Amino acid sequence: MDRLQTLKKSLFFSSLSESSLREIGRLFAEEKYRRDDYIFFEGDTPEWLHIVMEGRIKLLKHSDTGKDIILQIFTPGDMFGEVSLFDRRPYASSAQAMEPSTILKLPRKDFFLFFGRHPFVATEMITELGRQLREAHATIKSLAVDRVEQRIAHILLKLADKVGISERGGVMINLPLTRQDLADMAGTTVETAIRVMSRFTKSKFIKPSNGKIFLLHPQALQRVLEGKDDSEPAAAGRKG
Amino acid sequence: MDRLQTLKKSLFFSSLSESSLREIGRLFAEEKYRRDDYIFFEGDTPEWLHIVMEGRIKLLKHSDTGKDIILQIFTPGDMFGEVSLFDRRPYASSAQAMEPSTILKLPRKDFFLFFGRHPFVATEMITELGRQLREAHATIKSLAVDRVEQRIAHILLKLADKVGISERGGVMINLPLTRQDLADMAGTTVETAIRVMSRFTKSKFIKPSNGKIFLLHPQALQRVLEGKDDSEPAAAGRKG
DNA sequence: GACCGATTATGATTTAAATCATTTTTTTGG
DNA sequence: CCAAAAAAATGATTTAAATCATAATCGGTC
Repeated sequence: MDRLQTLKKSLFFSSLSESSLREIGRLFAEEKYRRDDYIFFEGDTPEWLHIVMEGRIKLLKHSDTGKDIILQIFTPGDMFGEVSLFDRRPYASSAQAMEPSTILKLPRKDFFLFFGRHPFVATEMITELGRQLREAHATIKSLAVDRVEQRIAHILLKLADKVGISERGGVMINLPLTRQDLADMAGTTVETAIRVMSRFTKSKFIKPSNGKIFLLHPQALQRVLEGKDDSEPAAAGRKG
Repeated sequence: MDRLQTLKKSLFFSSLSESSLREIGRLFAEEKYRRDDYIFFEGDTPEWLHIVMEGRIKLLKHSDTGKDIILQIFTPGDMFGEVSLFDRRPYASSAQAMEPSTILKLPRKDFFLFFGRHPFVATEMITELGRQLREAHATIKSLAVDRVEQRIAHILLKLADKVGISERGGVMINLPLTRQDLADMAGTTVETAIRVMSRFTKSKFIKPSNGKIFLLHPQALQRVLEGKDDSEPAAAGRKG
C-alpha cells in the first residue's frame, strides 16, 4: 500500500488528476505508530491533516471517571482531525492506534494552500462531514433509546458495513476489537459487553474467529436491533 | 425581524456583500408553521435549504417504541437540513416547530447556483458542520458516561450558552421547553426528568419562570456535571 | 514450556432509572 | 369562568445494567 493509492482511496482527493495527486502527495510526511500510541490527544493544538495509510485508528474521548468513549474508527483512506484545522480550536478528542499504523500527515499551511488551489474539494468535505454527522446522530439515538443488547447489535452491523469482509457463511469484521472497545462504543461496561457477546455466540449469531468477530447471521442481529429478539415477545406499534 | 437581518445573522451568508445578500434574499420563500407542525419528516426528499427566521425548531428522531430523541434546537439565523441537500439522501431526522415559527426556504437548485457563484462560503459550512459534529460527539459522550442528573445539567448549561439571556441573578433559557423535551434530549423518561428538575429547584440551582427555566446557579450545575455534587462525596482521580 | 499480563468469563449483589399508578397543578379553549 | 386537556409532581415497584469479586483462558515471551 503506497501513499498515492491511499490518497486515491480517500474521498477527499478522489477527484484530483494523477499529476495533482502526485504533487500533493509529495508534501505529506509519513509516520508510524505502535499499538495504543496516540496520534493526537484531547487539548492538543492541531497542526496536521491526517490520513490513515495503514492500520486502524480510533477517535475517543476520555472521561474523569476513567471511562472512555469511542466515537469513530478510521481505516486506510480515511481522513481525521480535519475539523479542528478549520475552527483552529484544540482537539476535542484523542486519536489512538488500535494496531501498528502508518499515518500520512500534511502540515496545516500546505493543506490550506492546496485548499485554496482546489476549492471544489470543499464539496467532498461537506459531504463527508455530513455523513459523519448523520452517523453521530444515529449513535445518539441508539444510546438514548436502545438497550445494551440492541446497541451492540447496532454497532456490529455498522462495523460489518464499514470494514466487513464477506465470506462463505457470513461477514468478518476486520478489526482488532476487544470487548472493552465494544463497551466503549456502546457506552456500557466490559462485563456487560462480554455477557451480550456470549449470548450472541450461544445463539449462533456470531462466532469468534482468531481474535476477530465473524457475523454468522446478520439478519438475526437486525432483528435484535428492531426489538424483535427471538426470545422476547413482539414490541408495540409505532407512534405517528 | 426581516429576512435580510436573518441572513446577516446566519454564519453561512455573513461574508456576503449587502447587494449579494439582497439578491439571494429575493429567492427565498417564506413559510409559517404552527406549534408542533413538521417542517420536514424523516424519509422526506430534501428540496429546500431552510433558515429559521422566527421561532424555535427542534431536529429529532422518532423510534419504534414511541420515544423521541431531540438532536438539536435551531433558533433564528440557524440553517438546517442542509446536509441532505449535499448527499441527496432522504432526511434522517424530522424538524418540528416548538412554537409558531417562520422559515426561509431556498430551492435546492437556487442554492447550488448560489454555491457555484460563491464557492468561498463552503468554508463557513465546513466550520459550521464541524461545530455540529463536535457538539454531537459531546452529546454521545454524555449519554455514554454520565448519569441522568449530569446529562440534564449538561443540557441546561449548553442551552444557556446558546439561547441564554443574562439577567440579574442568573440566566434565562429562552426556550419553550417541556420536561418531555428535556427527557427527549437527555435520553430519559418524563418522570425522571421531572424528578431531577425538582431536585435542582429545591437546591436553588434553577427556578421556573413563567414557563421557562431560569438558572440561578450555573456553577452549581457545572459541579453536578463534574460529579462534584454537593450532596455526594468527591469522585476518584482521572486516568492517564 | 512455564510464566505473566491481558482478556474473557461467570456469579452475586447493588443501584439508578424505568415502569406503573395516581394526584395535583397549569394551561388552553369554548 | 369553567371544563378539559396537558404538564408536572410524587409514590411504589420492577428491572436492566453497574458494580464487586473471582476464576478461567489466551497470547506472547524469556
